[in-house]
Amino acid sequence: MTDPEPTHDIEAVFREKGIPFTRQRRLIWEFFAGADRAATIGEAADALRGDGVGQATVYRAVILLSDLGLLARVQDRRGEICYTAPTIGHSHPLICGVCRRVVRFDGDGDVKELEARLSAATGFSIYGHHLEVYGICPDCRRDGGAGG
Amino acid sequence: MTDPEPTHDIEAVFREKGIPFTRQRRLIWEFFAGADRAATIGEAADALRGDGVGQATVYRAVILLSDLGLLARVQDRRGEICYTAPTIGHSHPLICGVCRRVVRFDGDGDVKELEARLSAATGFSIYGHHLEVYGICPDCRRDGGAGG
DNA sequence: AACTGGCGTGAGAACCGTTCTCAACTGCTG
DNA sequence: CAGCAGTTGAGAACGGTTCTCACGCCAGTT
Repeated sequence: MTDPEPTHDIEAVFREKGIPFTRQRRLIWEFFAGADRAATIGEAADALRGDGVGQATVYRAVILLSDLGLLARVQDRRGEICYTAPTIGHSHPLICGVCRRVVRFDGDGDVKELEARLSAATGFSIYGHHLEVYGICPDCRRDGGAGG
Repeated sequence: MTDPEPTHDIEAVFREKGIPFTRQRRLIWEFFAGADRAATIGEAADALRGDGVGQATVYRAVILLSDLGLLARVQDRRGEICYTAPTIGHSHPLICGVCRRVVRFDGDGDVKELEARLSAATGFSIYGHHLEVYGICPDCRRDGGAGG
């Protein structure tokens, strides 16, 4: 939608795996990558209906993109499941609970150390983690915080 | 199911708020508190059907308990939504992705510092976070790790 | 250029988890 | 015991997700 740059990397990921990067998949990816906030699958389907992208296709593509690590699942304040495109590499979302704007940050240094301690203490072999931080962004705070 | 002790604290929480701690709510609470692993609402409903607890009641009670901070929502490896009773105070779950056993830990020191940095950097007013760590517990590793 | 096979897609039905509705019930208070 | 407010259970309704299957697109072949 806005920035065509990241799309090229994505195409390479698909090509590497031998998965076709179809028109629909491109549109779906661009919807999430071009948004500055997390969006639900329903929102993506609504937005792309006019482009001739079916609902089932959106579901399938989101699963595919998630599997490839190209979309991350997050929750808004009401617990609704949304998706957002991570920047390259591992990062965590700071989500505005009101407007769902997402700012990504790298908090892995903090978590890796914690994971090592946990692994030693519990004997679990740790394979991942999920960290989201919730806040209200400056814009929403200015607007009263309760607005959409 | 196992430890009757924590139930007393819960009753106090309900009484403080003037919310009736009914037989059904007690059973539902005991189901989650007595389990050493996270369970879905459906599992709770199945388990308590024989005790004459309706499905709708389980849903309502889980929402109530979550609102009171007495149940925490987590996800297993397949992304399924489960609930688990936190220990007193704020803690985070280390979840076995295979059997859903939950070990709770206090990782707030690590996160609080991160939150302060984020707040300063982004201008967000931070109201919460969600941290889950995923691993395979020693038992499941011994059993092959892929089972369950 | 036409044919063929394989995969992705779209429409709509099916499925299933969650919520809603409403009458019956329970536990209080007087 | 009567009256009241809040809770509950059964089943219907709802809505999001998945499934089914015929169709279309593309690449490779003739």
